Amino acid sequence: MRRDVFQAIADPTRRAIIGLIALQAMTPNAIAEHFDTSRQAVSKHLQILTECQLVKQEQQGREIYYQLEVAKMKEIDKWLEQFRKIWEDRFSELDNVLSNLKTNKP
Amino acid sequence: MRRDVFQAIADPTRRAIIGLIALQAMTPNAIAEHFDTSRQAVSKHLQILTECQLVKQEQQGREIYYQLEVAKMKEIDKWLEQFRKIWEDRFSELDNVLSNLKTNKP
DNA sequence: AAATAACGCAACCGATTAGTTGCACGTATA
DNA sequence: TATACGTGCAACTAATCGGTTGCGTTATTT
Repeated sequence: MRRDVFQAIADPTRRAIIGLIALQAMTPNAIAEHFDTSRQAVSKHLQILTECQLVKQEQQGREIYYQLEVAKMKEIDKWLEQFRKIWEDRFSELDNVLSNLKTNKP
Repeated sequence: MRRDVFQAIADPTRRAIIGLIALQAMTPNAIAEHFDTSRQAVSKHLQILTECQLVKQEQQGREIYYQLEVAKMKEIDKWLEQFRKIWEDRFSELDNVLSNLKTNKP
């Protein structure tokens, strides 16, 4: 199965997990407590997130801590880049229109 | 069906369509020519993109031009915001480490 | 007016998804 | 050493996805 970052963040539960572990690493059990779903389901989500390297594991005894690989999130940011230019252009156009209206005032 | 922006951009074909119509509006037929898939399939993608307001239509005779609603893309950007803070912090931390190494050089 | 073009919509289909339950395996604890 | 805990993995299931084909509608062309 080919996984990419965009498919990974498509699921709302997965986005919630990402938000949870963004600041501090957590175990699957701890994560599952935040949702009304089984630990196994969370485990599956973590597996998918791992497959596209959005998450890294760190074993600590019998517990496994999962942490967000923040750098990987930049991939989404990178894709957005092209559109950011466009929407900034749109707004600067608007700015121009507005300032023209201003300066052309009698 | 509840659609959200994240599910919309999960599909690679859909991302390609978004990229195509970002700069200029296009008809379903014109879009379909860029992919090896049927017009109807493209039409379905456009429907999904419309459902979550990532795209707007403009009828012109018997043709319908689809254009990207760039502003809606900001929703993704907005979600990324929280993580952008984190990854910038990570990098400024790294910067600190590096500059400390520098200044502590004999 | 008849033929053609551009399109949306519905029905169908195989593949994938997110979830469940049940188990096996290593690690801590008594 | 026996028991409980934390976890991953496999099998199963209902729902959804992305695609196709066929058809109806509206607008242009001849």
